[in-house]
Amino acid sequence: MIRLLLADDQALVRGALSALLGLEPDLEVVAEVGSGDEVVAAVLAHHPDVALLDVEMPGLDGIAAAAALRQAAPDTRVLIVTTFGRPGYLRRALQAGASGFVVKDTPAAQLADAVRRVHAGLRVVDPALATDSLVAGDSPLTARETEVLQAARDGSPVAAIAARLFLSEGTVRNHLSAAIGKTGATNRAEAVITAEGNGWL
Amino acid sequence: MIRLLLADDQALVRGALSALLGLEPDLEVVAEVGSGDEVVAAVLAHHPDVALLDVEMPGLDGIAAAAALRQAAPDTRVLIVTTFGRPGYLRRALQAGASGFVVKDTPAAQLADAVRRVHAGLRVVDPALATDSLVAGDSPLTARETEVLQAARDGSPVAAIAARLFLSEGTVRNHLSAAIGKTGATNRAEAVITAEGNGWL
DNA sequence: CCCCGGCCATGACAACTGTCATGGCGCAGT
DNA sequence: ACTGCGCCATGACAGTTGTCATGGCCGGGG
Repeated sequence: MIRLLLADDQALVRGALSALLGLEPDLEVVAEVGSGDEVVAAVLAHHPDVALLDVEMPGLDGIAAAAALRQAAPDTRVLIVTTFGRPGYLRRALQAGASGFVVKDTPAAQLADAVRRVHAGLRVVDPALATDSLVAGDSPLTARETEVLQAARDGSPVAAIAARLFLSEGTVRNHLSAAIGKTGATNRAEAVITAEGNGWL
Repeated sequence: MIRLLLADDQALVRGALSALLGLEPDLEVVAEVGSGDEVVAAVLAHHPDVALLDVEMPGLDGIAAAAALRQAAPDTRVLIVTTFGRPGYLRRALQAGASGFVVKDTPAAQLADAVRRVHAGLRVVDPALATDSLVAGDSPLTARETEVLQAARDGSPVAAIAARLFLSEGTVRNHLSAAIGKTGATNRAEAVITAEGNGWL
């Protein structure tokens, strides 16, 4: 019997995945949580063999939760299940100690298998996504550039970003300019979009 | 036996929902499709009683598919199941003839009930979302303004938008300015974000 | 009929944005 | 010690954006 924990902020999806996996005779969902913050506590309480974590969650995201689990419960293996197959997500997930990475448009029949493989100590990675991750490469953005781009996501003008980050407006413009150049964009908005698409934010 | 059709582009979610609903003794999933374009054909082929449609799908979105179903198979009731509880989505879904509207963070246990209610001819609408929809009101944007804002989503400069829409740059700026004013934004990017959040695009 | 509102356009102005050159500070690697 | 690089800052310039006034064209409602 493989014991599972599910973490996904969408209750309906969480419940549905639970139903799906519950159909398998050798799988058993022992805990469900709706935010990344609850993951560690739930794992310590229920000792699942495998934790299925969504990336997009309130509080700690799935990748951060995976990293926290590596510390708190190294025996629990992590399978990331996410909507977006962004190259940067995969890379960061693996660095955080995840054993598998599955996108939500893989066929439902394959999920149970992925869980079993992860439980058996194997790595599970969508091959198409892995190659994407290779070609896209690691984020070229420095820490500050990333931070400034994040602050620019909501369309704030330079002045607001500068105030929020306690920087001068000129510095913000420089970082943005660098980010625009590195992302191949011509534009702040474009830079945000491509950085997000690559999982760099 | 209530016969169901599921439409969701994420195969894993689709399969999981199928498993969840399949647990109910009085429900039966008779068809699953992964895009809005396939909905009408699948409904005509399998005659489900209720169609569960996701809004975000390639091809026809769930709302457009609901409208198409009203024409092609008026006996099949539509329950929209979506990630985003955007006021405009709800309004447009109801106008398109949907009988119910459920957000993906409602508890899994309630979905089957929602299906039964819809099948019984009742309307199912999240009350919190309904009030949101009332306060947010209908889109204040004119057709052109909407179109221009859509074209601005990817961060294109005015010149590119003008070229794509065969308008003069000045006109595009005027429409954008109007949209910015109506959305309460100070900014093109902000205007895009709030318009999207309200389901106006 | 006349007026209002949506739509298109032009032109002008102020504000914001993106780029570049330049310089200082600190930290790592050679 | 020197070099390279990230980070912060300033100032200047050209290009883009947002606003406003103005005007023409059309269709619907009073």
